[in-house]
Amino acid sequence: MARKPPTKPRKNALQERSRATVDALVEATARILVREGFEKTSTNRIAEIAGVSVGSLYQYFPSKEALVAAVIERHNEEIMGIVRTTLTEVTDMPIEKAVRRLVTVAIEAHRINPELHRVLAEQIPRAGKLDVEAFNREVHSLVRAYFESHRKEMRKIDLDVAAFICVSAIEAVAHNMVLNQAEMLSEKMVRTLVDETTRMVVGFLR
Amino acid sequence: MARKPPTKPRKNALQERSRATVDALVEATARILVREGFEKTSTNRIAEIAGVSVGSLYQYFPSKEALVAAVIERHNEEIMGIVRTTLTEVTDMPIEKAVRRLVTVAIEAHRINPELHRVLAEQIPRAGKLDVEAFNREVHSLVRAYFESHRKEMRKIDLDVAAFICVSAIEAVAHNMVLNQAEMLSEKMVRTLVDETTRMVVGFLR
DNA sequence: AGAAAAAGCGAGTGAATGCTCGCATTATAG
DNA sequence: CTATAATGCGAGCATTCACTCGCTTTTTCT
Repeated sequence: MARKPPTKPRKNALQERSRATVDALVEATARILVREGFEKTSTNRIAEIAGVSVGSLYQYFPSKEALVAAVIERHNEEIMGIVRTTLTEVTDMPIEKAVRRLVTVAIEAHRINPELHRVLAEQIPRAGKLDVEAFNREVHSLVRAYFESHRKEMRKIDLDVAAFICVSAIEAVAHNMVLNQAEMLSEKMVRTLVDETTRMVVGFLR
Repeated sequence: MARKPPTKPRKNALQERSRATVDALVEATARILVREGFEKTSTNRIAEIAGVSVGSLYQYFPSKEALVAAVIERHNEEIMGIVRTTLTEVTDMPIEKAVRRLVTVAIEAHRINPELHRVLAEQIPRAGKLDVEAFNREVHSLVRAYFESHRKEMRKIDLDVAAFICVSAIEAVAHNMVLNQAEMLSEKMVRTLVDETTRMVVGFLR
């Protein structure tokens, strides 16, 4: 039984114990990012918090960036899941209902882990650039697809332009709302903003 | 003539030559930020590019952050100048005209130095947080003031909410447009986006 | 001209940190 | 039970980098 040579220097390979290690590392990274910020997030500290040694860390993640990227991907995936689901549920709803739902969901998504979201948005240098672009592209195309099948309810307008403007606007409102909690936060305020944003977008599309 | 003791260890004091040094340092910082990114921007490198020694650098800037903050402030000031001017010019225009002008200006402002803007938006960790907040607050209050004096043209709506949503939306469209140049860039496209964004915002306010 | 202050210099220091490497421990297979 | 692979360890290496300090050069003032 020709055993493969002991070639297994890096990365993958999960046999139960290691899976837990990987999880602990990603979780620890997220926690430190939130609690201490990107600058103070060192690999040694991540390993320490994860209850794992630096050596083990580097067995699964080739670099510090890889860890941060994993955190970003996890967070993006969480949000994309919600967005995908919502856009499916909404397929047969009229524009008004659908937009209201989307605005609500956008805010909910931003509220999943506001602290992490803030750190990822404000403090992370380059990493995950590709992820973010892919993310945007997918949202854009999902929204565009919805528009396509609801053209009758809409005025004549280029669907890409419409999707671009709507996604930008909704995302920005949700984003700024969550990040400027200081002055905004009551339930009533949230409802008002959902109403008004919906009104703006719907008015724009009709 | 009791000369002050040689106390002048740090910071200010400009006598022509030093002003040039300070300028060169800020300029070099901006250039390196754009060309190499935040990670690779070191004080030694900044001094080198500015044609100045590290020692001199620290005579005027107490830290690396101070330099980056200076770059941010310079850039923000440039944009705020435009925004302030525009909002003054626009005071007596009807909503439609005024919004169109503001959208146009928002895009122009983002186009002043797109690369720098991108780096500041995407790669800078904490710095200038205060600046950015002050910036937002000022824009918000200027727009709100405009709304106040044009209430008659508008439907009944909380002016803070209106300002928040409009500013977020316009800024987001301009920002995303400039940063996703890849697929967007023709003059015609820009005009379309200005038209549509204007339409959305005006429709929302009436 | 001379003195003093301002500006400038840049090798060097100390601390932080990403990552490696040789070895120890645990799981799996025959 | 024993050999082999998989996983885990953590002291320490190498590097980077913000920042200091003692000194020189330039400018200003009288």
